[in-house]
Amino acid sequence: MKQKKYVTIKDISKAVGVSINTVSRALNDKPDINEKTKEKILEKAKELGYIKNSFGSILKTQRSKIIGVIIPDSSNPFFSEVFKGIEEEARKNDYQTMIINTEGKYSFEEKAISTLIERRVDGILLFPMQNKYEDIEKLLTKKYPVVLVGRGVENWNVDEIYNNEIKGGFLATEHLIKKGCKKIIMISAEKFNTAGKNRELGYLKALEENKIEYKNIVNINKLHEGLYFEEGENIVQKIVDKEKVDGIFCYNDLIAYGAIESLKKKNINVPNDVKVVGYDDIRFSKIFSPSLTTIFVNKIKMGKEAFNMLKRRIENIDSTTMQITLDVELIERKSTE
Amino acid sequence: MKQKKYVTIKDISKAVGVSINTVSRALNDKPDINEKTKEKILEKAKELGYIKNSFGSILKTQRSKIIGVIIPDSSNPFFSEVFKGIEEEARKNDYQTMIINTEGKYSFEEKAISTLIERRVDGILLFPMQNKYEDIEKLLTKKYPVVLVGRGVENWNVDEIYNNEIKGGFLATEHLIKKGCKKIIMISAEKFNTAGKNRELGYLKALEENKIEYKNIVNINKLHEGLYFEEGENIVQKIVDKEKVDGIFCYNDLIAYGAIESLKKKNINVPNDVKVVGYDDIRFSKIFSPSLTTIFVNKIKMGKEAFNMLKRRIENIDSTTMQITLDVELIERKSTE
DNA sequence: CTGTTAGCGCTTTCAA
DNA sequence: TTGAAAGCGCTAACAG
Repeated sequence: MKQKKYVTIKDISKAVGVSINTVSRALNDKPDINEKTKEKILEKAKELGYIKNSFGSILKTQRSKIIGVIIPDSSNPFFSEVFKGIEEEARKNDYQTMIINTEGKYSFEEKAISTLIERRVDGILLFPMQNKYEDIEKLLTKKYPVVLVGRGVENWNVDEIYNNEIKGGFLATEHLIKKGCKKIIMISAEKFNTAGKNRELGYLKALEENKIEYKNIVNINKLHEGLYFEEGENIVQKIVDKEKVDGIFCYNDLIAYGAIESLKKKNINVPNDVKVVGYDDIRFSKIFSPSLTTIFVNKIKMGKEAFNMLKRRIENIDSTTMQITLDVELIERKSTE
Repeated sequence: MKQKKYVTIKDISKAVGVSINTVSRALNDKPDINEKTKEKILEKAKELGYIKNSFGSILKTQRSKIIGVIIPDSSNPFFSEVFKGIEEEARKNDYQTMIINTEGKYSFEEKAISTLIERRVDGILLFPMQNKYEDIEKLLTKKYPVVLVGRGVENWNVDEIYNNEIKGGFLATEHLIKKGCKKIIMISAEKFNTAGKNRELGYLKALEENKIEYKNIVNINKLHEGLYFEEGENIVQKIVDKEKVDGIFCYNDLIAYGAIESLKKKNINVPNDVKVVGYDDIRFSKIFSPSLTTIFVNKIKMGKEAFNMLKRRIENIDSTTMQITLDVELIERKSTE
């Protein structure tokens, strides 16, 4: 026995003895229909176990009610929480999500876009790579609904949502200064990453306002997603011997974990000898030991807002673009006590 | 200006001056076609910026090349890693995934299934809830391709993939015994969870083989996904004062973190006073402090295998069902040193 | 090697 | 209030 064939509206129409579009009207709750026939149809539909084939209607209506999500690494806790927000809000709005991991590779991002267009998703939420973005440019010239999440592209007329990175960088650095740090280094993202760049600006601003001369930004250079921890560990291992730093501000919490791990191995005490601040406030930072001072970013909200921006764009492709900046907050914990 | 309309094979056929199915043949790399015309068509397609509309072909071929993934909480590190394995393997095989979170609620699981069928996914990977499973039963009687992941249903004729839970429970408990523990409690999953039940069997078996009388299994009773940590904390807080335990085996790493947190608050030293073992070996367990002894489960592999099982089932709905058991391994770390 | 035709399941005119 | 018919974009069977 093979998988049972699906019941179609045609089957229902035959069974009830009406035309297929009467069935369609009943099923879609349209006004122009007799209550009695409608009831009969609905009943029969249930009896036969009818489940609508969305592809039929998609083909006709040209709306798939699917959005694509292109993300570097869905197992990274930051992304996975943002995604959760996206999925939750999408589900509420009867959209489904199709997620594709890029592993941080541009070629995967490019491929993901064309795959999703082939699937005729109504729009795309993209966490861009940023070392290249011709693919995004192409999307925009075709007027494809797209929202960039997390990292912006300068001077583009596109919907974007990100956190107040400058403020985040500033808060983190200022906090370290207040705690008495004099030599603060920052372990930032890859050079091309605008989120990283803005956090750097915040870092520099805080130093300047507090008249601290020493500044030192080290950019990570990871080859793959999922190696933040290792990068943090490596960089700190190399740098701490040369420079007698007393504060470290990290691009994200995972890097901070690595940094702290490295300090532990060298028997440098956190927070007594060196204080460390992370960024993102992922779930584990409060149970990390020492618990990590970090910049709180509302990841669930970010996901939800991102979805809603995309929905708005889908519904009106010509509405003016908007850039949403979410507020951030300093969370003080033991790593800077 | 509205979003540009998509180019169709009809447009290409007009532009080149051939019939639409010649175009189709060229695009699909079919044999019966002249090389030259094919070239011309491909060229024109590129020039016009043609991107196939998969819905057209899906409607025709009745194969969506989409699989559904129903998961309790995609932001839980265990699930998010398994999902990563799924997505990776799916992508390799030109499948896309549609993920739906159930938040551990049966009604959401039910809804997810019907949503996915409406989307005519070719099959479903389901991480079942298990307090109820009429929904799954229905899927099976309809011969819908489905693979249960992580948790089994007893005595059903269905594809399943899970870890060797009995062995895991045994290894964890045996390890604690070897380390000198005499009073070992187990914090297990909800009562209906078969994975939990099997880990309990392993726990009991190890106790018995080592002639240890004391046994104590506490089942968690969490209301929502994402509260494992808090549950672990609560349970240990309540129990440790009454019972002088010296070993704790937890259903998963998150519970173990909570347990350890609770012990820390009571100034009970891990591992000196109480030794703790987790389960799953999520990413953070090696950087947790103290680093967590746990049962390693190959999550990426689990995801990949799960996908391949489903693919096999999709391609041959009548092949005999299989149950795959993945091996597990004890990872010794500081929490039991 | 290529074109004609039918049809996947649905929605949407338009007419009755 | 209902039905007939067309068509969304694609593939496949068949004929030429």
